[in-house]
Amino acid sequence: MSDFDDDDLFEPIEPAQSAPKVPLSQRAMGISAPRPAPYLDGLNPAQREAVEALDGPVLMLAGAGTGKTKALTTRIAHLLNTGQARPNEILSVTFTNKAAREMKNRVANLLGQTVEGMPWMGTFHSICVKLLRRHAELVGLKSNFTILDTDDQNRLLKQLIVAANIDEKRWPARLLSGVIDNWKNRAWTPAQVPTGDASAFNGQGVDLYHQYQERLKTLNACDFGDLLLHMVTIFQRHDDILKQYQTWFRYILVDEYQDTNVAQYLWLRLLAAGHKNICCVGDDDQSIYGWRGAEVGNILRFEADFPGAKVVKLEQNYRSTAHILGAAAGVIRGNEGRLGKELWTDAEGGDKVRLIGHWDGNEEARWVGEELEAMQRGTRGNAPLSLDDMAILVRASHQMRAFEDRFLTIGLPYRVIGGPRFYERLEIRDAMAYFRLAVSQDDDLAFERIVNTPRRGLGDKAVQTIQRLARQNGVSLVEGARIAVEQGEIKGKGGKGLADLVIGLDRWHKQMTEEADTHVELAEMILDDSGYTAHWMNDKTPEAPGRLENLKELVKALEGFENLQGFLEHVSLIMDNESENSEEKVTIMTLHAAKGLEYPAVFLPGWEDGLFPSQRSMDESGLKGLEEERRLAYVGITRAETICTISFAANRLVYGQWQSQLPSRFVDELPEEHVDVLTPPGLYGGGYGAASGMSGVGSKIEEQALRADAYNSPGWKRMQENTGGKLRAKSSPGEARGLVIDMAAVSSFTQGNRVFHQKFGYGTVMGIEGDKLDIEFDKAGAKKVISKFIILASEAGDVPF
DNA sequence: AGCCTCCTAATTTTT
DNA sequence: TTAGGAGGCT
Repeated sequence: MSDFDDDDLFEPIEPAQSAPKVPLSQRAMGISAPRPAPYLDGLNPAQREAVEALDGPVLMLAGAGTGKTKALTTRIAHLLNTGQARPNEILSVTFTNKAAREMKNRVANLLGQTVEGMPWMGTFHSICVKLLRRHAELVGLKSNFTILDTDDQNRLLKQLIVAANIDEKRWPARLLSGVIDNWKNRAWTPAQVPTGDASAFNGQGVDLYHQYQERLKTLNACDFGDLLLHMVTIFQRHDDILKQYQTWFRYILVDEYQDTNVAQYLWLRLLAAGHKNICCVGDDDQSIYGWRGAEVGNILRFEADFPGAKVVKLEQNYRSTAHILGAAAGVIRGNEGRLGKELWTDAEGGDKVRLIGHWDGNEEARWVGEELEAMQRGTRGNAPLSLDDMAILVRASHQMRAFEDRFLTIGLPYRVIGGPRFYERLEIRDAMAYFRLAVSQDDDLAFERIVNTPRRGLGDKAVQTIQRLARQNGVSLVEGARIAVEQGEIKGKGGKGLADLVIGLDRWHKQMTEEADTHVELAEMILDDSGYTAHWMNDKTPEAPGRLENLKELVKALEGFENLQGFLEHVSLIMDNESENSEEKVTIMTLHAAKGLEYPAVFLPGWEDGLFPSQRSMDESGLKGLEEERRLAYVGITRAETICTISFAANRLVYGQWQSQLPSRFVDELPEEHVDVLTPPGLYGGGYGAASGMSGVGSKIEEQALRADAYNSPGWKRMQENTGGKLRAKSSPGEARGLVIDMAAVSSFTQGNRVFHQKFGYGTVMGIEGDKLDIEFDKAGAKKVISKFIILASEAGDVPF
């Protein structure tokens, strides 16, 4: 059993030092101690209204960049400072850990002290875990249940699908997990799935859902959706428990309310039903997660749910220029059923949103690269910007590639946000499975995962034997394995390997309970003794060193926790991996990932119908889908502080086919008075033609400026450095750009050459295609790089083979 | 167990 | 086009 004796979380804790000591009688009369509230001074009237309306339902409609977090955190500070609530009586929910962390920090700043005593500030999921551990038995779980990640979930579902004799090719597990997730998002238990939905997944969806939930119970596990669903179920069935929490959570605050799904909505509504002290903050115009169950309806319906609710609109924007706001407003105006907000700003001046069409996606990437460098130098009419201040926001991650390729070519540092999370990586999951088994030998999923990782000669047959023995004896797989070893059921190499594994598992478990070593040492030992570390050290693929690195990081992360259990409990919910790198970099990410962020300069490429708005979204969800796409456009534009650049291409490579594209309908929704149409520099004789419907007249001055800039750009300089200055003499500013490319052909390489690249380090030339080289880099793996950015390793001091 | 070939699908993603 | 998974073959 793990440590969840947090009953103290509900004990009245000593109010913060600065909190008032007002006798209850006076409090009941509405008298509170007059106390300074300097934090209120920095608020605008709307924010202040939202902050001071402490009691009763409040809907804070906070547009992008209107100081939402400030209002929310100040409200919490105010609740504490006025003595309306103790820190542990405030339930404040966010979606991400990042948001929760930021909120904690900011409240602490406002109050001038750390907020240790705010145990109920966190994500929906983390709060639900805490609650569910206290009441697990009510839904057939033990309080030390494990939380499955998507991978475990899919493996489990796959077993069920195979067992049900369903063709898993036509009906893959991932599809089923999507269906079940959707049901859980709607707070439907298997019994509650309406008949209309029951036909899902070849007519066997509900049945499999049933089986899945049963299986989870046996495994003493639940998935992410269950955390919410179980709590809603418990609240609905056990009035006494609900009452208890309704009393304890005297004030409820919700961030990003437009992103809540039905389960979260019900959860909140149940908890708020008594006192109705609920403050929801959100922006219907930024609802972009409908596809994963978010219901914009929740925010649109707030006033109906909570009659007499106070609605406060935060519309003064502190982030963007008037033109950017105007452009965003023009686009979002196309949506119906909005609560209606219009952002405004005090700020004067500012550039219009820049719009440009390109010949194709590569040209677009090339142009963006040059713009980034120009802005870095400050030759776009602005003070020089750091690369950290610039971001490229794309609709779909495959768009990133063109930019990455281009930036690698010109040596422009970039970072990609998104991609696989740290704890989703193969090696991290494997390591975690070992840790899970050390904690509990009942964890069958963990056992299945690592039984033959590293290879122990245990194939499908061996695993089936173990499973059979476990089932026959009604025990866990680890026990089944033990029996298999004792009875000598598995012969040869596999038998030996399994015996070692079982012995190891026992030893680790014993050592963990005896706490002879620290948990960090134990973890290291587990990874070494199991042969897992060796497994990657022997692996010669280019990824192996990185994986070992990650394992080290994992062990390091352990240091921050009391013990292995504590770590495992948290890691399933937390652990965003932001390995901070000090180097200046442009950020590339999806529009979804950009929500909540802001950058002085933002690029929004790929505004083409079908890509953005996404065809699929429109096909699947029709007008609803299109409106969500439009909100995405709105989110994108409002990320920009001073420079917002929208672009599209006339041709794009889609699944290896060149397709001609039409500009996004959102382009035409941009109000003309807020847009500056740029003409692409004619360097490639490109330029966007009649198809765009745009006037195509551009400024000659701009064009010339671009040309001249190209030779002062950091990329150009870097390139010269990379080529050891060889090209410097021949290429001077003002010469035709084509020459640069010709120059590249001058450098010659042969297969097998040891070479050096500024970003990728040392490598070996594997092949040559025109001016591009196939290089197997020692650290970075295989890449295609234009030869002019490569120098022979001997010149750089590396010892050739 | 490991390698090879064929097939299919291809947005967005937190917890 | 390409990546990843499944199934088959050695």
